[in-house]
Amino acid sequence: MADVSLAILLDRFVRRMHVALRDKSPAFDTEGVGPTGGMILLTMAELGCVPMQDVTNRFGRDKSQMTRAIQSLERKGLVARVPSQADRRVVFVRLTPPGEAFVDTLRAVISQTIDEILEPISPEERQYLKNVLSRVKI
Amino acid sequence: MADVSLAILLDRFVRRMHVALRDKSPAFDTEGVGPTGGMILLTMAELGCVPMQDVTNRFGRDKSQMTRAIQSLERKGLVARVPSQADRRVVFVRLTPPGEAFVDTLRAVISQTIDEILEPISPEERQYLKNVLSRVKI
DNA sequence: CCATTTTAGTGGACAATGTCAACTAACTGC
DNA sequence: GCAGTTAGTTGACATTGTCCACTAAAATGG
Repeated sequence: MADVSLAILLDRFVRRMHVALRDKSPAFDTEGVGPTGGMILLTMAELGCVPMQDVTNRFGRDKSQMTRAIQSLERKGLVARVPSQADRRVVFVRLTPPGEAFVDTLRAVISQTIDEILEPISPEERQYLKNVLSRVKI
Repeated sequence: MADVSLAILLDRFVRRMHVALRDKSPAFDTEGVGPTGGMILLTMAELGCVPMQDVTNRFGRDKSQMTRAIQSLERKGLVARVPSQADRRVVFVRLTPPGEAFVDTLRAVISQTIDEILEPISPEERQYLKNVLSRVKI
């Protein structure tokens, strides 16, 4: 039987990230995308130009939430919506150049924050951590 | 520089936990404590009878949120508030016997859920995961 | 002592996020 | 065609998070 403390540890880790990034946000979140917007932008950078549903699935949130988040990011000029020719129900979404630039700074800030939090963890262990988590069921 | 994908992986993991537990909640959350209430109860079980602030710090949320969450759990009879004699600003909180019982079932459900999600991860790796995360900065 | 500052907890107001259900338009299979 | 399904949108609402002001009590420091 798995140990429940893992859930608490993960919650605390994510929470620490959240707080640390919020504290730093005035310095980098010039567009006011917030935590959710930031995670969506990162996810989109991973996926490239894909149907909205792919982003929704990867992100693991409700599709209605995604609709509104994308609309907000579109108003900020960070993402673009491209209707699919093949299936006119589908809307592809992709980062705009400003969106790409924003993701770059976001990556830098998050990397630094992770470094701070993982300071007691050796590089080998970090790699191990990443490998293990990436094998978790989708 | 740390890899940003770790943040995404952790977010997905926690999200998966959240969704899985929500799906199962009708079967076990007889008191309607919700995800936050559940995490607080688990945290309290870890800490024992401690000042509210200790729970707040460990949980990493705003103290006002904790006040209201504890009040809700108290109304459900799962926790008790004990004013400190030594410092009358301080309120100790602890699980009641029903609270302990609830935590037991909660632990069982979460353990099983973690097992499901971590199915591709070997027991040794899980232990390793726990060890690494427990060394992360407070 | 006594005034000042700090701390623990509470409460109000509001913002952000999450959830659910209904709806439109468009595709799929028969 | 027609029934069923799917992608996305929208509305309404619940939960959670944030900020600030406030009370009471404790610590601080002349």
